[in-house]
Amino acid sequence: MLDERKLAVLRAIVEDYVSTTEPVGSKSLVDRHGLDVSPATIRNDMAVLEEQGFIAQPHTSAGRIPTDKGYRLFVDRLSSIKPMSAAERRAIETFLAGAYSLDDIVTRTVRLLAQLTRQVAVVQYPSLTRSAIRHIELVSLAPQRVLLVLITDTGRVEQRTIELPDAADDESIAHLRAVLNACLDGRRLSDAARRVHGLTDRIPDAERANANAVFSALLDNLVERNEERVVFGGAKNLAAPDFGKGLRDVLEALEEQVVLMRLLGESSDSPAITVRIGAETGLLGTSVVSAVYGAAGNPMAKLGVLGPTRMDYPGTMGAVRAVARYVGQILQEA
Amino acid sequence: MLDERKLAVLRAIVEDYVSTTEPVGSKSLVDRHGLDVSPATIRNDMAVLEEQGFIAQPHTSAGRIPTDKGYRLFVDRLSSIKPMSAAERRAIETFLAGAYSLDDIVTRTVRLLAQLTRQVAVVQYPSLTRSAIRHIELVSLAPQRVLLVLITDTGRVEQRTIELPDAADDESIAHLRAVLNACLDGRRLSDAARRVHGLTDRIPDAERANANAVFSALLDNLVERNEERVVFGGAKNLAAPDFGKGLRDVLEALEEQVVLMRLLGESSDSPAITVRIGAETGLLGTSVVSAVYGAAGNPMAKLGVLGPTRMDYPGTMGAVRAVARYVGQILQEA
DNA sequence: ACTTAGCACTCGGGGATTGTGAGTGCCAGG
DNA sequence: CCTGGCACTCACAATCCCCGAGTGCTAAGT
Repeated sequence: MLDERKLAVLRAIVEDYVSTTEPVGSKSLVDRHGLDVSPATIRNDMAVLEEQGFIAQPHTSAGRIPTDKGYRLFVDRLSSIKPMSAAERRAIETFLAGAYSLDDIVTRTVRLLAQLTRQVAVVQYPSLTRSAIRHIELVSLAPQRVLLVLITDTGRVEQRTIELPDAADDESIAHLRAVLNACLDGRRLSDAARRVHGLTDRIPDAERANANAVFSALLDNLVERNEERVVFGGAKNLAAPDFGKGLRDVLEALEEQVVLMRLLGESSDSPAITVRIGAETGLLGTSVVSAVYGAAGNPMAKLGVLGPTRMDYPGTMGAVRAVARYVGQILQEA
Repeated sequence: MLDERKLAVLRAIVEDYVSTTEPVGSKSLVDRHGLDVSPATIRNDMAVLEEQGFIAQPHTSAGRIPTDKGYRLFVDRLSSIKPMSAAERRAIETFLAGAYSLDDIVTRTVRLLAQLTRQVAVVQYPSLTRSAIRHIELVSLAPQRVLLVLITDTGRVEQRTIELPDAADDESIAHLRAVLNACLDGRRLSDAARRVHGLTDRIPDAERANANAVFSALLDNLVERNEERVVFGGAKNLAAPDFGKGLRDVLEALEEQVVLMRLLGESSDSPAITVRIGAETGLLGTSVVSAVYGAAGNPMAKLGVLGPTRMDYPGTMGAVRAVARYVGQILQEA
């Protein structure tokens, strides 16, 4: 029911609208693209497309603009991911290569992505669960307060101060540290979480209360808070006239970790690029292009880009894909 | 040359304009404030104030609005910091009390400040130089790569991966770690930086290249990157119609660490609240209210709030002062 | 010397009006 | 099924006009 030409028309409408920001009419369509038919023909096609809900007119007798459904079709069937140029790939590589800590990698990734796409970039910290514990450090800060530092083989460092129920001397802390490391070193985090429960036995009665405080904090970090951290950047790209009124909503969403997580995609652990358009994101007029990154067959987290529904999907998808790949590489090496 | 009443007029203009966002005229001025004179008199006063550059009219025959110079006078002489209510103080306290790591403290502070002032909050990480090293951890990630973790007594954790020139076995790393801790543990960072230089002697020739790599990375972290990190939040408050066009500039500034640092105030280590208005900030139509926070006599870093020139200075200053105090307390305890 | 009332003047902003042009839908003929 | 032609529809910009808040000035009052 949508023949070849109608699809071409839709594609043309999307492309034109994305680049001009203005409703596109039948005349300019035939002019700008090599369609060998008259405007009137196009108009008929457009009428059909509109009836099917792929395009709409902002007001009677203005040009058409794509609807969410139109963009959806465009992304799914009418366009392909635009690969990065060699120069861009090189730039990505060198920009990320200089990173010297996990924080740094994430920060750079956000900047890079924001710059490449000229939109808001969102990056989730790599999940801990798949990585292994390299070292656990316990440092006494005060008689009843210790700092727990968890180091993983992916170079991630988690820290947390813990209030102890009883005062603890250096010796008991050292002991606890030894027990923890002996038992958990090298374990995958998911393993480790299970093992912690059996650990209480090895602790002398007198120190058990303290130990339990540490254990529960550790578990908390191991299991709970892993995938929570999300970072964004490139907010300046919101200043473009897009969004307009929705801007407040977007800014609000950016500062809510939970919402950000949701935007990156609830499930869909498939390695492909995910595109959520308009209403699908829960944010009016906003689309999200996201991807999973991480070593092959070992997805770690997600990253993506957030922009107006009217965005350059092929280009954005290309950038997201490229960055996801390189970050995955870097993390694997590290 | 500016008698009592003219100052009162200026104060009234600032207050009215801040609350209404609209140019204020002579009539409404006498109405809303208990000025026992006629509008005509006020007009004369306003003419003088305008001549002196404290107020201006957006266009002929509209009300007056304060100029930067007017706000300046208002802040310096016509207003006093508005103390927080007991309820607010309690809220601040409980909100910050739950923090369990330095990162968490900073994050919470930013949120708190943004929420209290309904503006953009900016918080600089506590400076390292005054704190002491509690522990240095060196973890091997790969034959030629180690992770350096620096823990201070303020609970701050700095991490960094280092590429080694030569492969290093566990033993040599352990040795290096021992040397570092023996020599630097408990030292103030500024001390430590100096001591590192003398450390090379204690390292066997064979491992010297590796050791130097670690040393220079350590120095880097110790000296250089300390005061760089600045975090902001509350960007959603920019969505208010203020700023308008300047919004882009502001968003841009927020993402540039260097600029943020500058906004917080180049020098002025005085413990007082600093207010920079309009042009003084380098950002059109933007003011910054900042303060130093940290233990008594031991300033650690700065925090502040960024908002439109037309802001509630007394209230904002009160909030900034209160938050700075509490954060100082928390950090001292921790 | 300062304050006040009165008055003429200014000008931004809102509302109504109009013209224009891009764009449409439809129809009749190829 | 495509096309040219044609009447129709609106958003938007430009123009105009009016209103009223607000001003500055002057002359009179204290």
